[in-house]
Amino acid sequence: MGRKRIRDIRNEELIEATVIAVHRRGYSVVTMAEIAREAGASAASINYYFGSKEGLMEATMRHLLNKLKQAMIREYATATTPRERLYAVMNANFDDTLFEVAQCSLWMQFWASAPYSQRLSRLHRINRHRVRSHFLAELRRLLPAEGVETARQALQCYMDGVWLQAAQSDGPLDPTKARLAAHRVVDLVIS
Amino acid sequence: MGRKRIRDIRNEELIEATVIAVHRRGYSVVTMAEIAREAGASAASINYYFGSKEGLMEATMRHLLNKLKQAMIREYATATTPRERLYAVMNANFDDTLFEVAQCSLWMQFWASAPYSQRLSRLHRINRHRVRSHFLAELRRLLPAEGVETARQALQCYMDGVWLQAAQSDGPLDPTKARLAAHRVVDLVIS
DNA sequence: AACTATTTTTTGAATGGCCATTCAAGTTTC
DNA sequence: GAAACTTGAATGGCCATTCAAAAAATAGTT
Repeated sequence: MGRKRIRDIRNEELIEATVIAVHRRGYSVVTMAEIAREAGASAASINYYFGSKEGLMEATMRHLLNKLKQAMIREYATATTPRERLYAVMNANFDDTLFEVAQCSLWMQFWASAPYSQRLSRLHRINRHRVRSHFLAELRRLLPAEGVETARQALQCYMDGVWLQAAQSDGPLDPTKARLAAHRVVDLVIS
Repeated sequence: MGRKRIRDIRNEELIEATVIAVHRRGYSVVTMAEIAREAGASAASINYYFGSKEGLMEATMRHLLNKLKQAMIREYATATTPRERLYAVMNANFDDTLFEVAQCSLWMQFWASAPYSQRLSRLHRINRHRVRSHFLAELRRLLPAEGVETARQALQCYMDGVWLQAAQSDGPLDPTKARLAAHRVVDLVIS
């Protein structure tokens, strides 16, 4: 128990450090030593906890995906109509806990390297599929069958595109504004 | 004259090889030796022509941006109305010469690493700005002032998002279909 | 055409540095 | 005292880049 707790604390610290270090230096060039320094630990201890650099990256990805899942649950709890549930998907993706430069940056780096890592691409596929299902379920209730796929693609691509741009931003992001803009896009698409 | 020609031929061969090799192995792990083998040359000769790995990557990026520029010119030549010019932007981005998996993949890798390289981020900024201007110019003629920015963001993010998804695809892409879908999104946004 | 000089191109091998991972030996926690 | 945790230093491999020397193309000369 006490033992478990220490492990969890370290895990979280190291993952936080990974987000920061990868954002600062780039996924492809960041070193274990840099991440370790950011966390106030040693490179060796990261391997003790995560087995390898790839293991750390996978854990970090899981951490972000989990945040997204939590946000989804929160948002869906109060959404009742199809339109509200579309808003909910957007709200979750642009949640205050997720929509910040360092995390968007990391997300994009993962995207870029997912095709070259079994472990990452699996996570990536699962997540994409879940978002897709959510969109489809609501859109089917709002649009004629032949318009559903176009609308879904428009929304999902928009979402991805916003993350992509956010990752390039040099100032801090405004999640509230992002959510509002996303609502307007939803309205546009289902009007 | 003759001298120039050889250099250009090599440049093109090496850039083609770079696209293929980076797509196959990933930007962060591909080695000079792999690119060289793909081109039937040696790693040393790449340095002879491009100075460094980063130089090669920049040249490859320039090559893609140039393709995009050519496509834009081609498409704009026949577009007369604002709506047609919006179509033209989309057509250029999803042109047959550009919209294929290996190139989308490369594009995304550049996106991800642009923030960490002066030379790449400069190219990236210029390109993004150009696309932005094109969209704005046409949208201002079609929409009330307060709707322009939302529409522009929706279109530009959509475009980025499609590229992003295309890069993950395992089958070949269908540029014609992509252009049609993009037209529908344009229609949706300016309706 | 033939031959040479000059420039351009190509490459194998060496260089030097970097970095993930391992490990043995400590330190802390229970 | 045992198990969990931590780390400095060593290991081993990899890779971009350089360099010197060869090969190929080109120009110049007769």
